[in-house]
Amino acid sequence: MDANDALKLESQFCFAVYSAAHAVMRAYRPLLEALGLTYPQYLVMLVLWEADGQTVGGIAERLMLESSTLTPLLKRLEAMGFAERRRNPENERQLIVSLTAAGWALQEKAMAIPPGILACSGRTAPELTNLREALVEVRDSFAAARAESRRIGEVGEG
Amino acid sequence: MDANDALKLESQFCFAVYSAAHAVMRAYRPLLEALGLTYPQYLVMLVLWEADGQTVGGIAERLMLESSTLTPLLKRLEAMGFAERRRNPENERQLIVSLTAAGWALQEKAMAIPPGILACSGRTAPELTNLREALVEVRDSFAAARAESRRIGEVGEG
DNA sequence: CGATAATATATCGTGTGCGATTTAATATGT
DNA sequence: ACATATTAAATCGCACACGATATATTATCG
Repeated sequence: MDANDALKLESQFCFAVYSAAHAVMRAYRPLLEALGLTYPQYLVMLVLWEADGQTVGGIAERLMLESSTLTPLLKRLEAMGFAERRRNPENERQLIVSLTAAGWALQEKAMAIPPGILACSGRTAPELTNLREALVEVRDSFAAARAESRRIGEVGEG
Repeated sequence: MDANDALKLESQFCFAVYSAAHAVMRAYRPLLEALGLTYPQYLVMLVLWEADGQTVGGIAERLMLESSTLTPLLKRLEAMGFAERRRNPENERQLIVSLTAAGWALQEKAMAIPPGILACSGRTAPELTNLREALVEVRDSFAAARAESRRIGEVGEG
């Protein structure tokens, strides 16, 4: 990579990730319309279908999102009747998010989504698996670099 | 991939892309603070540094974004003094976006960003190039599938 | 030439996302 | 026990991001 080309859009790994994320979310939109969910809402449902009754912090860690993102999103899921939010009696700081019957019923419909997405990708499942594993490694490097720089105190409250 | 596992978060390619995009943007934030730009604003600057004086539509196509996203963003770049917006005299429907002297001056500072990002990635440049190329191919498959389904008229104004 | 279609951008409403801060509850240290 | 620190969510302000629609301009067709 020539230093002169480093600022070229097409040479940038990060733009590839950024634009791929948008392309993927646009592919989900028509499929998720049948469930009445947005993509981030669908991700929360995936997390809850795997393990119901998690705290906001647990969901946030799993999805790598902040409470400031999840709080309004979870309120919408509750308003739609797919989830319930109640304080943990053991620890009143925590909020336990649980699926309703309607939330569980949605899982059936969601079964149709992964095959639809696979079709849009134009790739085989093993190809996507390989790419996913490589991507997760780089993602975790970025996350670790950020955590380290925050630990050192380059940013933050000090 | 077992059908039972298709709805598992960790098995999903799309969540890897989604979460990687967030991790990447979080890595840019401290670096871009020195320039006073957000990541999407930085992308627009990259496009204009490569070719100044593009239309909104041209920038949108390059970044795969909608005019409804770019219009307010470009107004902010103009308000910050990095870009100018003027109608094309040849075609008054079009808006030409041009860099100011301050916008060009920013390119110098931006030179420090790609090396900083490379360091956060924990990968070599060739490794990122390989991953980028694979990712762009999948992204374009998703985009093509969407364009095709819209052409057929599965969605849209019909 | 004039009605109609197509094009380019802007506007509006909704839903993420995040950093910074606030509020409330629990843990810790003396 | 009680002041202090830590933790967990929520709130606030700002900036994307998109679909749907509106507006203005240009192109097209009869």
